[in-house]
Amino acid sequence: MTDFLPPIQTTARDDAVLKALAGFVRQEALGPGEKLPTERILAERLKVSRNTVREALTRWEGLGLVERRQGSGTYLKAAVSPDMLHMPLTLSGGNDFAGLMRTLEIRRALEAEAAALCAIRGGKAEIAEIERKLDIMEDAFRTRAGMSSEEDWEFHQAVYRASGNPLFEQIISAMHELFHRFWEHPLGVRDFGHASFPYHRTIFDRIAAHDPDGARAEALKLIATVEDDLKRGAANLKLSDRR
Amino acid sequence: MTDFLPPIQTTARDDAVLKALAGFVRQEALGPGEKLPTERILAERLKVSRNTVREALTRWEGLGLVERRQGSGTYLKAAVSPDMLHMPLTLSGGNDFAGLMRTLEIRRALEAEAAALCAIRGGKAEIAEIERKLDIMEDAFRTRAGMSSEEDWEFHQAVYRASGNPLFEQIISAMHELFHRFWEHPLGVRDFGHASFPYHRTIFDRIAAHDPDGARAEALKLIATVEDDLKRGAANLKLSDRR
DNA sequence: AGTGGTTCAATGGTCCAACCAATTTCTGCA
DNA sequence: TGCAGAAATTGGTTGGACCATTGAACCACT
Repeated sequence: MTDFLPPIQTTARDDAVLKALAGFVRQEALGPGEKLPTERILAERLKVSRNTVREALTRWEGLGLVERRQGSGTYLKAAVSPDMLHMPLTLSGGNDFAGLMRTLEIRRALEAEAAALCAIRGGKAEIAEIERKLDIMEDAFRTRAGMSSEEDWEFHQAVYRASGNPLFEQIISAMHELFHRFWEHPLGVRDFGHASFPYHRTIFDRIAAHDPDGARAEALKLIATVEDDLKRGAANLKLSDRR
Repeated sequence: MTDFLPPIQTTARDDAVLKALAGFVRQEALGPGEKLPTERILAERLKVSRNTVREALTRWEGLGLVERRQGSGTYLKAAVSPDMLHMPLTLSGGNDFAGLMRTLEIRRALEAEAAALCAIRGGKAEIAEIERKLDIMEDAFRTRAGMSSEEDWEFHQAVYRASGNPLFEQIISAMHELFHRFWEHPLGVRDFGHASFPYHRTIFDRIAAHDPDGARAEALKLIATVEDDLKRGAANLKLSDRR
């Protein structure tokens, strides 16, 4: 039975508002950080109520596309285009060990693939940029005795960018934020990330040699060390805090 | 219905509303498909305006946690718990060929990892479920001469579920939607997906044998055939439609 | 019993007109 | 000129109203 009858669509005010707004952003070539019209103006221009405008903007805010600052205005936080795919991921119980391990499984898959693609497609400029970040990171690691998480992250981002596929950076960035929320609840492992340090250079070497399989293997080793650190942290946590 | 729902305190109203609602859902042990209190009741119990309740629910709706049906009510679409983490991803630009190829690169990484994890962790029940979906799909393929995309998709979903990590299903589902948007613009390849057919059973065989590396390898072969189909479709498209 | 139409209450969707709170901008005094 | 305070701007919240859709109850007719 293939009687295909899609549901009819009668009203979709706020969706229409978002569509119009996306068109406006495109028209005015607005980029991240720029301010978009006030709610009152939008309501008047689009001939809808300010409430409707608010519902639409609330959706964009929930998607992280926009930031509202009371008394100031509403600002773009990311590039928006009329053809966007929204992918709201929900991780239940994300504050626990199992949740972190699940994100790490995703990251393992993506990190390895990104490194391999990078080895295949990385041009001279991209590889030079990665090496620059690597040098910065190694320097920070030495001078600050291991606390180089920010520089570490920048190195990885450079790899994702050089993969030629922006989706890698987008997805892994979201997971990175997740990790940071966890760090606020610091788990007793003081030297977290130490073990992963040497693999950054080995990954870079394989990328620079345009060796996809080697890059993938080194990336997997790096993730494995992070998993070990996480397991150690979980063991510590079990003995102390329970919130 | 016990009158749980204590009044709200101050500042960050809608966030507080969501927190209270999440607590309420847990208290009442509500699951997907169940109806939650009407906006007017929530507004009264939480001592906030109905508009504030609406903004909060709009956020949940945008995250796919809840579905609102005018004239009927608001219903849960997924399990919610007070400690949830959300990672809204917006992937820009996916309507063109290059965009599709980018999503396929992500899918290649995830599909392979999911198959491998499934081979490691899949229990008897999960594997039996996968086999059931596989039989249905093969049957549909034979009787309908290749048009088995729906059953095909259900097979893959069963694999993601058996991986023990719900993130695989969430991420790849979003990409699957993207593909469907593209199929609406059908590209001239009539036998799209034919080439991938045999690999479904080989993937299953490796999973059932608890052979992670074999499962990963077969999954990669499957994705490779899809990439080929897509390239052929792009070549066709270049000669005809340009939208 | 069942079919179709009508009524009616419940519910989400939209609108309006205020007011509050945070921020920015302007103004006038020292 | 410098800066503190007033005024305007802007998002956040409120309360009340009405519209559109839904679903259940009811009713008439076959």
